[in-house]
Amino acid sequence: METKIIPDIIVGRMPLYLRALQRMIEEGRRVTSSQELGERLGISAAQIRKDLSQFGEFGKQGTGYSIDYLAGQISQILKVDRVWEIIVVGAGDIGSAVARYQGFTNRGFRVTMLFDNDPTKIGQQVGNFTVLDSKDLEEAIQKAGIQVAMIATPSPEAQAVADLLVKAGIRAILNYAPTSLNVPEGVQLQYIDPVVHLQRMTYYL
Amino acid sequence: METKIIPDIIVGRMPLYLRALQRMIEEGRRVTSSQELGERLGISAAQIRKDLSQFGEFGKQGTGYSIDYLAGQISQILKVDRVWEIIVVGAGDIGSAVARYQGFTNRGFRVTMLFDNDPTKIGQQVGNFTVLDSKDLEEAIQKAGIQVAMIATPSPEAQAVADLLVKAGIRAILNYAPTSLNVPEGVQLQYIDPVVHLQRMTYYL
DNA sequence: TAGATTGTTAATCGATTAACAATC
DNA sequence: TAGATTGTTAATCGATTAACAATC
Repeated sequence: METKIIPDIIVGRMPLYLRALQRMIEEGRRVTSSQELGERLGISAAQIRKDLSQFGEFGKQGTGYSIDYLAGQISQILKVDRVWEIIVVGAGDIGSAVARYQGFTNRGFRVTMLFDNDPTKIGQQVGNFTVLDSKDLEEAIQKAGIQVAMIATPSPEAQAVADLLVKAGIRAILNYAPTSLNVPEGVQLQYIDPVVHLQRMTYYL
Repeated sequence: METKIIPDIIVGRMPLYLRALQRMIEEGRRVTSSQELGERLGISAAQIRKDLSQFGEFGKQGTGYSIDYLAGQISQILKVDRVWEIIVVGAGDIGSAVARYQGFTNRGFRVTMLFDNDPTKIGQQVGNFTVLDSKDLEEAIQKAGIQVAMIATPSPEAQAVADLLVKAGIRAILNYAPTSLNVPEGVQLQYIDPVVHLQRMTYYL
């Protein structure tokens, strides 16, 4: 029953707060302040307090935030207090690396299947995965009730794959293909294209 | 001699415009409009015109933009009308995938060296690269005059690697380790962390 | 010419920051 | 209590949108 609408730009910062807090937990820390978090992240303390206050009152005047507690609260807010199963489409270099990536553990995600449409790849072993045939994508998604997918195909195929994923019931797509996609309202879409980041930096060199 | 300061948020959209234009070139298109670009990218036409007008007048009333010409202009603006050599630090799954990635070609970048500090990896072949010893990082960067680097090490090592890179003269870092880094003023820093994108989406599920 | 689309201005909208009372 | 830090309000700042004259 989402009543208050939180600006997307704030939602987008919450994972950064969570990541910093989890780092602090690893370091054995117990409490932090908006100021310290801000320094680590390069964000103003006022903004962090304002962002967090959108979701509740998590701190104590005079002492700051319990790291464990705040991390737990943000995990709930972002719905990563559970494990989302992900499928990966495209078993090339990127798809294979993503499928093997250890960094999803404990952050709310687990890759469960890896697909490709290349007959020479289907059946091959990639880490713990046997590459599955893309033609079985829809059935597999529906059978397992998967909601999150990553696209790691060549650009020209990405839109068709996205269409298929949406049709199969996928509700969130992370696209590694360097191309813009169109998905229906209500389907979440995010992009990872290293060149976009690199070009943004070379402007300043 | 940069005189007018362009908001960073606008600089950040320019690579997206360039990517869409290069896609149109592949499709054999010759001209486009702010409206068409906007539809592809999910950005308003007014914003695209406003963004582009920060850098010059690239269009023609009544007809729109020559795709070739505009792509060329944006390439110059972003300084990707040349090829930047990149080094990759960390030859695990991500670093290896990034080093082999074909998508840098024609977009202004080329990976030239791949480093690791793990003796079992040093000397191994990864695609066209022989994994080099991280202890030679500084010398190699300076000798080749490299300015752009990617970090693909485990999180705990990332800050130390960043410090070393900066010391060696690197001016732009793309960090794949899921941790915030601190670099001196004037050194460009961007992040890629798939989990941040995924968590931003699960909020809405 | 008529239609289309730019570049730009002014208006609107939204995000960030500064400041401080509340309170641990 | 004194010091520290939150959550929140009001002020500032910046980004987006709407509208349109200019002009191809």
